[in-house]
Amino acid sequence: MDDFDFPRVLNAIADPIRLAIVTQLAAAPGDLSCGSFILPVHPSTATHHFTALRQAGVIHQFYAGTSRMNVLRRDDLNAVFPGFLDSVISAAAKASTPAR
Amino acid sequence: MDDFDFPRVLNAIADPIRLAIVTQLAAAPGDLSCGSFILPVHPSTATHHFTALRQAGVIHQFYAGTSRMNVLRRDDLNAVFPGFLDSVISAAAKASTPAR
DNA sequence: TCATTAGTTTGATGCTTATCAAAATAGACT
DNA sequence: AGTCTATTTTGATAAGCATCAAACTAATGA
Repeated sequence: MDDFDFPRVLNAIADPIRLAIVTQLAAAPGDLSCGSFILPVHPSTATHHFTALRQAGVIHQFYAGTSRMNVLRRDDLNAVFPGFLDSVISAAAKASTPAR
Repeated sequence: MDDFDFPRVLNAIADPIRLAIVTQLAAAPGDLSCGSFILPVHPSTATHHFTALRQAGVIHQFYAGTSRMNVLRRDDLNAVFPGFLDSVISAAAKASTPAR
């Protein structure tokens, strides 16, 4: 079902906006709605990035009323690519490129 | 001097050809000349990919006679992004996308 | 029911980038 | 000098992708 394609995962998080989504999601205590992210792009562009992350398997999305919630798939990613997500999160925290 | 830009590093290794370069370099006992890589692209395209990796700081290149040698910058990357390169190499070994 | 809030879809646009072919460079060897 | 090997440079082409605006959908709440 979810056979992760590693280059695709890399490509997903390589975009500064999408990396910002991942880091904000990683730093948040719980799930986040699309609108609660701090992103310097138009909402329709944000939708595009959320879709890219979801299709790569990095996040999971579900509706809660009118809001669309986003979940980081930590466990799944850790199972398939051990240590990868953690190193990305800490690396992104260090070299903080403020998403363009 | 080398202040690594993490999204740029991600972008560099996100390309299947360039990921293949990194994995072949990681698997090799020593350095490799450009021509000794197994890549499904034209040499001039390969040059383009080597340049991208070098500019991102992933590899170092130097001339040895008529050959251009390539070195994976393991230590530098590990110092700045601990655990990242290792997780990438093992992830790439698992989800072997055969470089298109 | 109407308005509001949240997000998506659909074009359209412009930029980046991967690719190849052909010509150019440059060292090594004869 | 001349040839071979190895790689780069230069165009040129085509595809992908990030972006925004405007219109659409859908749930909430007055």
